[in-house]
Amino acid sequence: MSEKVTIYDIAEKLNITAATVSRALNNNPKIKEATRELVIKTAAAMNYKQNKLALALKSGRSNNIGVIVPRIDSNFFASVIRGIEEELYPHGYQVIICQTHESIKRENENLHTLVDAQVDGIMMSVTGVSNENDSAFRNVLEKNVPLIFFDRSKHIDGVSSVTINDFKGGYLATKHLIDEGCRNIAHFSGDQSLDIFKNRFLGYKQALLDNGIEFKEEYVIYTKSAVDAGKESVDKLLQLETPPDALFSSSDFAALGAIQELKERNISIPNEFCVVGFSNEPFTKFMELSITSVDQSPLEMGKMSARVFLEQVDKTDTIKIEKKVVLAPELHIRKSSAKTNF
Amino acid sequence: MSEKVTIYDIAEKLNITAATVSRALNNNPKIKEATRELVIKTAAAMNYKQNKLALALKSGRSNNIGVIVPRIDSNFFASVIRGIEEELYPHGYQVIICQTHESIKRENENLHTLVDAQVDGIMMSVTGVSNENDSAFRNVLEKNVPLIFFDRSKHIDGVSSVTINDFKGGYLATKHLIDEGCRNIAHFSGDQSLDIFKNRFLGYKQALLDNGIEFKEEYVIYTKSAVDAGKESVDKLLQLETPPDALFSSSDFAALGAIQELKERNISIPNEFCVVGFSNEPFTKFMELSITSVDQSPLEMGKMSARVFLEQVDKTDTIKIEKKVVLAPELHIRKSSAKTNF
DNA sequence: TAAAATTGTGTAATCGATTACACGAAAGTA
DNA sequence: TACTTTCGTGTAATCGATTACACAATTTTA
Repeated sequence: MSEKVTIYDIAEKLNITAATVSRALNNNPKIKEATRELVIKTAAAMNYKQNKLALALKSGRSNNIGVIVPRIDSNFFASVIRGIEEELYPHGYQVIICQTHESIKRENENLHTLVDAQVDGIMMSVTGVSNENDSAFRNVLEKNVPLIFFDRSKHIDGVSSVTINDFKGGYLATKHLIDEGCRNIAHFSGDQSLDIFKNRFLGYKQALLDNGIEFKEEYVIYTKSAVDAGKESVDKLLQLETPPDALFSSSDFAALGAIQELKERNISIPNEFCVVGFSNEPFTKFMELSITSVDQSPLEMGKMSARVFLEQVDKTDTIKIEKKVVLAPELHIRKSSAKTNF
Repeated sequence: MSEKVTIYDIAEKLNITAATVSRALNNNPKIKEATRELVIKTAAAMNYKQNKLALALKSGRSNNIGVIVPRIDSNFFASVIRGIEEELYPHGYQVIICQTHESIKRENENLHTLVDAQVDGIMMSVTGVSNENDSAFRNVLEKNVPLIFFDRSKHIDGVSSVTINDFKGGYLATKHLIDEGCRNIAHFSGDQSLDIFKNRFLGYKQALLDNGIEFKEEYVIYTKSAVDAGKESVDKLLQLETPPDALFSSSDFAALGAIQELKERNISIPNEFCVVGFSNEPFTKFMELSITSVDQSPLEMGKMSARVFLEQVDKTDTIKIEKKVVLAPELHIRKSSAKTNF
């Protein structure tokens, strides 16, 4: 059992004080070169390790940052976290993970827990935007903990965010379907109180407008991001008087469900019906009938969030920089929508 | 800006000492009921929050646990982490994520960093098993930090692990292929210095033996867990004098690569060639030609690891319990290998 | 009624590191 | 020689909470 070695132990051994040891180890220029070398050598010999908790208490900085996501086992969020971790690793920050499971109560708990644990910053993708109970967010801001939203963000003054241009993503996807000759294009949306779904929808609508295609309310269906939900929703669409000939889904999973259902009904994809998803989940590429999807560059999003945090954390508390980074979405055209080029 | 409230502030306001405040807040039975209530009420009114860093320094426990994985953006590891987080959440532990990117140097760094950060435990899936430089592991054990391996483990005395029965997984997969009528069964393996790959291989071999099928060295190929590697490896197999009619791959990704290559060569699956993968990645189920795979119940594995940790952390330091939990693998039979039942 | 036990709080050390301030010794300046 | 700097290190407070020990006040016991 190796007993823990402190600077006091080193001090005692060398007949000097802990203050000198501390200064020597921190390369304080006031320390004599000979003393510094001696201390450093002795510290190494005694296998000294700085107690990070003591340092954290003294400095008020824990060198931990918190990340809050709805769930970690989705490729998108896992990739963002990967990006954050990789960017922050060289700076000595550790990444603490929290999941909300889409529960606002849980989100608030997580925010409080992270603030209480004195993390040096919080990066999150919000679960909901209900403005009723913002006290958890206010608490974060009052404590001056840098907060950065990625992907799903909230409108809060002074808070930075890293998102993609969802409007453009929706526009690109829809324009592509129009270019493929589709004229009755349906849309699976999500909770439109979240910007990401609202903007994808608006991009979809604008693309229709710009190309002289009438927008039809009944072509928009609010769907969960799940395979079964996609099946049910496409079912509804096919019962319409004029069933659509294409679908732009805000979720890859719902798009997959739609495709499965269409196949069961022997509707040929992409000839009779084109499908575009969103997120570029790995499986969209792997399918035999690969699925066209909008990529959100999650790795880059994570790295960018980390960089925004690093910029923010160095500044004095008084200066608040609000940075809104918007990444460009990229349409990956695959078999589910490419009538011609594939 | 809310200044931070400490127990000293509360004490001052009430004209008592910080010690009394601390005791009142901790429900120490020696405190008068009236005092306790007053303190608790005042603490709430002043918006007091316990400083976790001070507590951590005093107690030596950070309430953080570290998780080390090769990478986080694979469904398997992300699911394990999800399980760990969910199980530990009610106990107030936070989960710190580290990635090794399959680098032993990085693995050692992560171990040191976590120990220095005074995590209360470490759960990990090892990256390599080279015994040359075990100092990082010895450091963990010397500091009495509970260590738990999941999935990929190392043989270290006194260290618990949660794995699946990979031998049985390999056996089940191979037996299934035999039952489907395959007689020339190839195997994609990984780095056999890792138990998981060794045992899957041994299960494969035993199944052949038990069913009177000759084991052929040239049917075993060491392949990376990647789509391209799978393509290349199946290419090699097809050049053999007696090409195989089935494949048990230790990796779903390699299995997918193999399937893509076989299709390009117009080899019909499962009629002419059956394929079984390992890990039950989401895409195996989503494919039109769904892929048979061995499930490792990662969520359960994570939860179980967390439970083993919780058992361990309560015990006194002197008693070391070594617990080896082995979960049962489950074969999910799908189109890539089911000649009959599908 | 005196001694003993109990109750409730205060005092002060502790966890380990950092750092403002003080101060003696050495060096530089006039 | 006397005075000012500079250098290097020690002293002690600090970060915020916990807790062994001490002790006065109160209650119980004989």
